[in-house]
Amino acid sequence: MEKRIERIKEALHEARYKLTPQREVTVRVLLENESSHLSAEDVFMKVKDKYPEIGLATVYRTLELLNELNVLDKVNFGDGVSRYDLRKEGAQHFHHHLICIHCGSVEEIEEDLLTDVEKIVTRDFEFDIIDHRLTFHGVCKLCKGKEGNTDA
Amino acid sequence: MEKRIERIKEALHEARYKLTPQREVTVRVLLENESSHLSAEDVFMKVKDKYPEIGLATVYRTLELLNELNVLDKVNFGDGVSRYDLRKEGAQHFHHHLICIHCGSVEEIEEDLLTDVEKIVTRDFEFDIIDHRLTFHGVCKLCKGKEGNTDA
DNA sequence: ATTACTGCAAACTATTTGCAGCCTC
DNA sequence: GAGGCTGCAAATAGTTTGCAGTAAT
Repeated sequence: MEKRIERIKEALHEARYKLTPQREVTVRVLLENESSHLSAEDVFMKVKDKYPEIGLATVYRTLELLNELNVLDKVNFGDGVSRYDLRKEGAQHFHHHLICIHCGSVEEIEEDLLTDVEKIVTRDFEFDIIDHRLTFHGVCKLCKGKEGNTDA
Repeated sequence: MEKRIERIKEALHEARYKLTPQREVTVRVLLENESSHLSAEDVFMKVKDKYPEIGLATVYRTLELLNELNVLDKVNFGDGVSRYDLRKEGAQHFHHHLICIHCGSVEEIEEDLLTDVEKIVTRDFEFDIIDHRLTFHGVCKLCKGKEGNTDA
């Protein structure tokens, strides 16, 4: 945990930014809720518990900053809200998501499944891939069990 | 063109909705601008040329309706705007997109590249896939040529 | 007449921005 | 004391909703 904060601090310094108390608290909340896909409002409320004076705008500004530094990714699952997802250490690619249309759960897939697909895209479309976003919509393991029936 | 309007009309009727003049004009605009990834505002302006009395809310309502009927998909490319993309006839899956970070162009890929990936996800995560969204971010063919240099 | 549908305006939500004050060097 | 950073409040942007009127059966 502390090690990751240090790394993020370095990333900020490299870009001439400071790790202010507000930013540190925000980063801690993100680390403590990794893979929760928090919205800005979610982050704001959790940050407020630890640092009540903070303003929502500061949280937005911090999230935007961390996004620019590639510390986190801004994701959009279709509801009108942006969610923020820390990049794993050393991850070059955005991880994938499985979204359950019944319970709304979001599962993460760390493995890079797209190596072959990217080769095809690079070759056939002459497109240099920098990053990707892959989301599957469907029914998760738990909901499949609960529902029993295969389909409506 | 007329054939596709007929099909959409049928889809509406099956769900007990009518193809009103406003809805028809909206659908025509979508058909004429297929693969343009129009926003609601874009659609609204183009519809207004043909049907000046229409209101923005009607366009939104029509787009939402067509989305529910799976006639079109609502896409989000990261800017705060929803864009609307007609499904190709008989397409079971959402098509993929290549977004150029230089010129902002969006290229579509119709081929389903994910068959193998989906098999893995279904097996390893016990997740029943209904649909997917795949977007690549990178540099398109044209911009690669223009820039000349391989990287910054 | 009933019911779906429309246009307008107001409401709402998420996010951004302007600005005065604050902190740190 | 200069500049980055913050908190607040106001502004903006995209989208949704309430409602009275319209259209079609």
